[in-house]
Amino acid sequence: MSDFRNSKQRLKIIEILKNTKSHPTADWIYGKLKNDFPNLSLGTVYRNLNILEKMGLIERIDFGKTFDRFEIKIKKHYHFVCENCGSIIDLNIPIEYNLEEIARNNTNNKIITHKIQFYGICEKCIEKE
Amino acid sequence: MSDFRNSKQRLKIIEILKNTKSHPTADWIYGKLKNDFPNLSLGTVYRNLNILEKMGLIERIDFGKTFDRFEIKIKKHYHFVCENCGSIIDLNIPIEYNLEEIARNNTNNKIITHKIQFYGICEKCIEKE
DNA sequence: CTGGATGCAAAGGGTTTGCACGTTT
DNA sequence: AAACGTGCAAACCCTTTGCATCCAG
Repeated sequence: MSDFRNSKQRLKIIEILKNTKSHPTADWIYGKLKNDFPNLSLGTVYRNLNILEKMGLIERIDFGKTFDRFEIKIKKHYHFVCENCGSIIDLNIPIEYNLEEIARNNTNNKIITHKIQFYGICEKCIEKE
Repeated sequence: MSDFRNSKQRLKIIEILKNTKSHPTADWIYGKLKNDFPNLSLGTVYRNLNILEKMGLIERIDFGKTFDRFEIKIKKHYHFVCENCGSIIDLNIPIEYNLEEIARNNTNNKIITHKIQFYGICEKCIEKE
């Protein structure tokens, strides 16, 4: 197993992810980083996102959309996905660990964790109508 | 809005999806169809899968994997995903509509539906260890 | 006959990767 | 010095699409 060094690019990616709620794509992060690293390549962003995921610092969100999105791993939470504009919003409701119990009683597969997504129309899109 | 005609290929795709629990990829379906339609093209499979989704007959499952998977839409249910082999298994536990109520009380976004995935190691992979 | 469906192949588009060079330790 | 990280560009790979032809209604 290789260990990781610090790189300015990587640290900046972490900083960006810590300071946004927007669950950005690799390309969006790339755009932000361009200011600090004019020669930055998209490949580096992707490589670092994969590394950060392996390090357990960030989480990949990849349901239902064309590109992956990323977020800093802080506290477990569920997501709301707007079916109109595609934006992803963190929800602040309690984690239902009892669901895992229910599932365990129903299957012989070993259940480790779970995710929930809620779908609908976000506040902003409702206003626009 | 356009309406759809019947095509032998499309009917066969439905039949295949009705008779498998495996949440197949487009390519897997393509392989199955090849027997009946030697000249079949992958593009046709993709086109039909998109049409069937629009018709509301099938559902696209696209969390966390490189290719999309599909299943016949029957009864709403949750999925279990094996983090080792990637297989997807239907779970037979009750749908927790009260979760949507809880979420509604927490956000101004309009919540229409929700999905849950459980992650872990499937029975088969446990046996292999 | 009309417009959707197909096959074929090329194009898309997000992500990964090989290579030579630059940096961290 | 050794090994990881970066930039660049090409390669990947799943999916979509244009076009001429076919076929269902």
